[in-house]
Amino acid sequence: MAHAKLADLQCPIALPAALLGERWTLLLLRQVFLGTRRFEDFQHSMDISRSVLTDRLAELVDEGILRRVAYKDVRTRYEYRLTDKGRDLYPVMMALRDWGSRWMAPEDGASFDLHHHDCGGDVRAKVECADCGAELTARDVRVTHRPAVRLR
Amino acid sequence: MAHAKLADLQCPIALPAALLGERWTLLLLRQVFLGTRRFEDFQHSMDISRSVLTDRLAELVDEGILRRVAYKDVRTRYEYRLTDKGRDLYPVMMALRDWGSRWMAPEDGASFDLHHHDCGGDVRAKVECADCGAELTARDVRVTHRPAVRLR
DNA sequence: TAGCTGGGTCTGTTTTCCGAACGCAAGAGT
DNA sequence: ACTCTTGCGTTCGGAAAACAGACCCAGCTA
Repeated sequence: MAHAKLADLQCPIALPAALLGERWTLLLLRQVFLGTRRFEDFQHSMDISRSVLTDRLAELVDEGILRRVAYKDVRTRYEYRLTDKGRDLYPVMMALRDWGSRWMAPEDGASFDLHHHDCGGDVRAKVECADCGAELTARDVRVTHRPAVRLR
Repeated sequence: MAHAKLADLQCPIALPAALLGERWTLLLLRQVFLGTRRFEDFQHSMDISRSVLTDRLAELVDEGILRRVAYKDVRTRYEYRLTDKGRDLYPVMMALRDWGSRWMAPEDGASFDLHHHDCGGDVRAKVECADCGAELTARDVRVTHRPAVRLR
């Protein structure tokens, strides 16, 4: 994983944060969500070094976020596709995109648009209350710590 | 920023991904959202090296995500607080948390609960259509590339 | 038979991260 | 008057990643 034990913290934010907070991992996932699947394509679209790419792909595979699927080119090769677990990262990517558009909009305006397939509407990430449905910000939320069940 | 030019890609996902995808940055933000504000507290709660912590804090400050606010202890010190831009990362953190709870739940059950301050309901991140309000997954979304306005 | 292709691996160099030690300024304790 | 403590850094040499680029392999195609 990394030099240190980023993820010793048993916490549902810290665990994914340690995984996704590795250099290239988020970028790699962005590519995946945009449809990239093959080694060569990742390498060109991101200009990442081959050895690191090999590493990151392997990591995502054994985290169960990507899976290798055989395909036949000239001989058998593998492509990398999202598992359910991986696909479920969609809200994270969308939240990232919303924030990026609002606060770090690329200077040259290059981007892509996302629309609801059915109605054509814009796509956005939001935080809401599962009960009353209200849209929430950090200020509307109360945090309660739930102590660990001692295991060791 | 990093060895390479992760963020050459002018893209509203790639830009934030390059920033947040640095070691410790996401963890640091998690702490901030949980209320940590001071150097010493970050250092202990995350077990990060002091030099890297200094770095990351400075980076977040000049990205405009955190700001230094003076306080008086024994002499004047600074704490690190979220700006509006920073606070607006809340959906990203919540999306991360949702995913973490679902797919990487800590073994010992340690965690924290989040509830809507007003009604006590659970908090969740979701992706929806801004027009029709439907909840969306990657499959419901169409991607359209919008080419760059040539600048150079 | 030589060359191309996709997907890696290997190697030596550059960056970054690390822990530990040090600096420093103003109280507080003695 | 002195040492101690606190909070927040900075500075070091060594360890771990990331880097670019060369190399490899197998089966096709020219």
